[in-house]
Amino acid sequence: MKKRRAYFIDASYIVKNNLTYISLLLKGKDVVRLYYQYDPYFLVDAPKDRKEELLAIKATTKRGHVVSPIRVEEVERKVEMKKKKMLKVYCKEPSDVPAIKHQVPYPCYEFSIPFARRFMFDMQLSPFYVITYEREGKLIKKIKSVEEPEDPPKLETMAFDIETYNPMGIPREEKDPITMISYCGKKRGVLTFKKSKKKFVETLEGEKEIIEKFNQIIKEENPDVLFGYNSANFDLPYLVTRAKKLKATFRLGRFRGTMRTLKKGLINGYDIDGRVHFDLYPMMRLFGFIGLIKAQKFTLDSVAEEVLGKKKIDVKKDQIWQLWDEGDIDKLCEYSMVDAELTSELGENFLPLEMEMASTAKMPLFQTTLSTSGQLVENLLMYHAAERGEIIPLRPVGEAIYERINAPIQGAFVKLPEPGIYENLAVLDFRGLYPSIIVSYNIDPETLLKDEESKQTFVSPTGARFSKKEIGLVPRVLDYLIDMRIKIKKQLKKIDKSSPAYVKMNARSHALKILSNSFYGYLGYARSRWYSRPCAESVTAWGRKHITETIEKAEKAGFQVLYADTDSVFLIYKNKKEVLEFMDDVNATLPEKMELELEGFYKRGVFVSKKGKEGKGAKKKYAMIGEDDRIKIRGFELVRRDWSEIAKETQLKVLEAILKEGSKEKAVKIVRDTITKLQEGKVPLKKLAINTQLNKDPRRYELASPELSAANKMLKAGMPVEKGSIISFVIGKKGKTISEKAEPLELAKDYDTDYYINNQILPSVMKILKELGYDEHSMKVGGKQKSLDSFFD
DNA sequence: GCGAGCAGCGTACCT
DNA sequence: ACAGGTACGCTGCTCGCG
Repeated sequence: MKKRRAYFIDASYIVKNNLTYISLLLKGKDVVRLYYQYDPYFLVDAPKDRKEELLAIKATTKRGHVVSPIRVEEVERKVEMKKKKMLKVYCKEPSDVPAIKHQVPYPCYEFSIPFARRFMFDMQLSPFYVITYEREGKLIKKIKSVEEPEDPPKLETMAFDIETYNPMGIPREEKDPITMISYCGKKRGVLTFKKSKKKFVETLEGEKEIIEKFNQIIKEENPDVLFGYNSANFDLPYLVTRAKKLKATFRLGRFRGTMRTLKKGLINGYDIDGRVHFDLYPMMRLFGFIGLIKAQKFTLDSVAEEVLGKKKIDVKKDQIWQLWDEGDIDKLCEYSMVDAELTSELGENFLPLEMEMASTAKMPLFQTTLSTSGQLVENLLMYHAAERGEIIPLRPVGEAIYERINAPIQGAFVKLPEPGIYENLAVLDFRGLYPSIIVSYNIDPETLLKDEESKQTFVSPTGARFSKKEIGLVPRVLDYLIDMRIKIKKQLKKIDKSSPAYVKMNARSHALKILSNSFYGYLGYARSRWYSRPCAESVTAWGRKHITETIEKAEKAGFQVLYADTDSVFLIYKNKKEVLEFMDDVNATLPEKMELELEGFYKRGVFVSKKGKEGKGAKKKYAMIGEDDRIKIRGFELVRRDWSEIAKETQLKVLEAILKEGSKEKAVKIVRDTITKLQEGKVPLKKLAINTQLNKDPRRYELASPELSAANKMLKAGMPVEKGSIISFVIGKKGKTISEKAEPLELAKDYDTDYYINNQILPSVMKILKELGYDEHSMKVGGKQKSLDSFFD
């Protein structure tokens, strides 16, 4: 039989003729789907003389079938670092596993691992690895080897987007047709059924024809990856419904044509057989959540602007159907084309990172695009637990989760800064503090000593003891990730920044960083399989110990320590050499894997008072200017999306005037000019919009708030608002309370000048100007109405 | 009845 | 639906005053 080689892309399973097959998506010269017979199983903690009893179990599955195990074997696994014999119970189908497990009167393990993932763990198979196999027809007879390739496969991509006719605001699947489909891959174009002069437009007979043509283009171009933006929730279901109604052929899948929705945690996915459907939207939300990207909103427009620096063509939602009716088809086509192009560019931008995330976390690409960082860490730990022959811990259920949530773990130390303007600052920080602590002190639920005596231990500041004898799973995996990243960063320095190799390696380094930084959170995550309160507490306790000791040492060495947060210290220095010497001194006392690094020297920095607490510094809020004149700003209103652009812009200009030029006169003039503009009504509403996310269903709030009031006005006007929506609102003239005055940006007609002066501009700039000697008192002259005139008198 | 003061809710940030 | 620490706007209540 001929040996063949191909890249592994994804795995799922099917049941046929009473047997379970792993279905592998492989990319060699062609892309193929092949099958490999593999039986599902779970583990039972029972002695081997229970085999017959287990084999005799009869269980009823969800679909009403009566099923039994097909065989039981004795296997060895490690529990708490000790070997243990267990029984491995094989079943005919993955869906038999939960049913049979339910009838087993002994402790069970590994019964809720997705079966395709189970197979990958057992084979130590990772996405984009090269798999060598022998096949007969579509059946893999034998898997010869599984190896990491030099380079990942080149994946062909295509992005798409649809436009719909929407005279009622939100398009109605049953009534409103798809007017355009745009695509952008090797070829790009727009399919529609009205005439356009644009060269990239193809005009067809009608809606049915454009859907079928799109289907045909996918077949011909045959992309591996299909990018969309919110395509799992909107474009694909819409296309499917319209196709059904029009009896159009629409089967984007590669082999069986199938497409299906799936839910992974809270995220909706849309699976396309044989391809990787990559919806950028949920990924952008996740990246926003972990702070990887910053965007005012998570619309394609806003994210494209933030990430690519490019904007969509300016067409409002309610203009789309008008352009279509009025016949400005060229503009609409252009708009649609740009949507697909931006989606494509965004996709190409994030695909290397996502591929590296997938291969680092050992999770298929499609699943990775729908995973939280916690799920990635969990997957990686399960993969390595399987490698080490360790039992995968159970997932917590029911009350246990809430007990964990209700007992939070003490976190980091933050030093109270003295407000003021400072010169010559040095910032030092611990590189990957928590990961390096976990590795240095071998922090793992299994190395944590319960009662037994041992001299070879690390004792945490909480009193918890961790064995030095064997390296635990968590520190072992983490150490591997950190080491790998160090090696890659060394190589990166040698490569040309514009080369494809650089992009790939940089993505890998980034993926390793994201994953390493998620381990501590995962240890303290209530739904984690590896949750350990003593471990998580020890990590933060060691963190606090190291940072407070560093502060004390710095003070002893004669530095003024201005501020510290978690893993960083801000020193005021007289000469740089002393800073570097101090750093070396600290490093000499640290464990090998820990390191204090120089983050940078800063010429000048501003720390402000906490609101209403004169003299008490605000934590997590500062601005500094580096020696390269780059300004670093943290925590100020100007980095928050729930402040208006006009206030943020003014605050930035004030900070620049102070940090760059040291000119308070200029700062004051900036504020004066802005206020004049506001009073003259010259500021466009867009600059006055405040963005706030609704983290609950709009009906579930008990208290009134401006964003909720604006959201309700949107609902009334037929605009979509749901849990997670980011509301843009302007404070208008109509109404008494601020909530009543809040109008959705789309509907706003005017603005409340006093609100923007007193509640947006003045508070955001005053806290900075105060550090320059302008005090609250001089502002309040003239009673409660703070006016700038009195302030500048 | 009214304004000041404050707790609590809610959001978004920092590391 | 990875963690905790923190700032702060707004609402809606209580309380003192008259």
